[in-house]
Amino acid sequence: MPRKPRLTPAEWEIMQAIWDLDRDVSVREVLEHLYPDGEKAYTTVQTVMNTLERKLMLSRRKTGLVNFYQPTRGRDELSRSEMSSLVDRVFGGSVPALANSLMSLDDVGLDELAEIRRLLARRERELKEGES
Amino acid sequence: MPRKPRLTPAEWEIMQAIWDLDRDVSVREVLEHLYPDGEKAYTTVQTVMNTLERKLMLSRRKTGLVNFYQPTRGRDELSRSEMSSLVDRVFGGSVPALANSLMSLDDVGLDELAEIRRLLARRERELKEGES
DNA sequence: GTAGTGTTACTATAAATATAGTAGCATTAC
DNA sequence: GTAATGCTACTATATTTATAGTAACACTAC
Repeated sequence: MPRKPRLTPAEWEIMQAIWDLDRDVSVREVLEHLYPDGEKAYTTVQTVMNTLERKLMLSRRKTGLVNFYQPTRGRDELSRSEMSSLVDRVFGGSVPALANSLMSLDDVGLDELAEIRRLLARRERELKEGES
Repeated sequence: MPRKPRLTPAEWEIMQAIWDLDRDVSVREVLEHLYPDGEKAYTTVQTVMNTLERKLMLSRRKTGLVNFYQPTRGRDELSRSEMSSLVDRVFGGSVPALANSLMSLDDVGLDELAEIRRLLARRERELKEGES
């Protein structure tokens, strides 16, 4: 049973920081990367990171006095699972319906569409390869 | 200040049912449509629907004894706002990044990609029209 | 060797979520 | 006209989220 816990917005923010930093990090490092002007308290970040450990999104290793955390899953994996859940919850499981809604967002212009077209072509090639 | 409250999964489920039914509905109607085998209690549905009213997602009108609810926003509008929030939270605001992740979901095959290609072309035409 | 500084572990609290129970009225069915 | 039924309004409770405080301990600088 590999549980699939949902991450909250606060938790996502921390995970993003940790992936960005791309190394084992302490609470302090995440705090300074993310809230350099003290927007959140040290212990707030600490609590969230420990929650993430409980949810098995981070693992922890103590070196000297200090805990260093490292992600147990990649950004891609979690992003995809977040999206799956959106597809189900909001679009009745239809990926094209989501894509359509995505492309009709106000701030999506021709440039973004061109980029999507490129990615689409690439993905199509990939699938056709694999199928042969 | 048009607030933008997030909907919880339970709330989405109810909203979906109400859009599906596509008419003013009572608590009972939603309950029977969604949980014909009593998976949830009547009062649970009632509570969620009243929360949705508080969040201004539904409006209510009493006819005789019974409350009838009607959505104040369309499915498309809410879907888009849910997606915007995903783009920001998970993909750092990049729509193509989300699209890419979407298209690499395991259950997205060539058929879905073809459908997305169609929608993409349509959207491109729309934008080019408007721009001239 | 004591005063600060940084870190952890633990605790706290307000708000939101998910789920449901209860009391009290109308209406209906005799 | 009373018994059952159905609805609403209100209340309840356990869990999670978001945010942070406190106590205790090690290390560092004199």
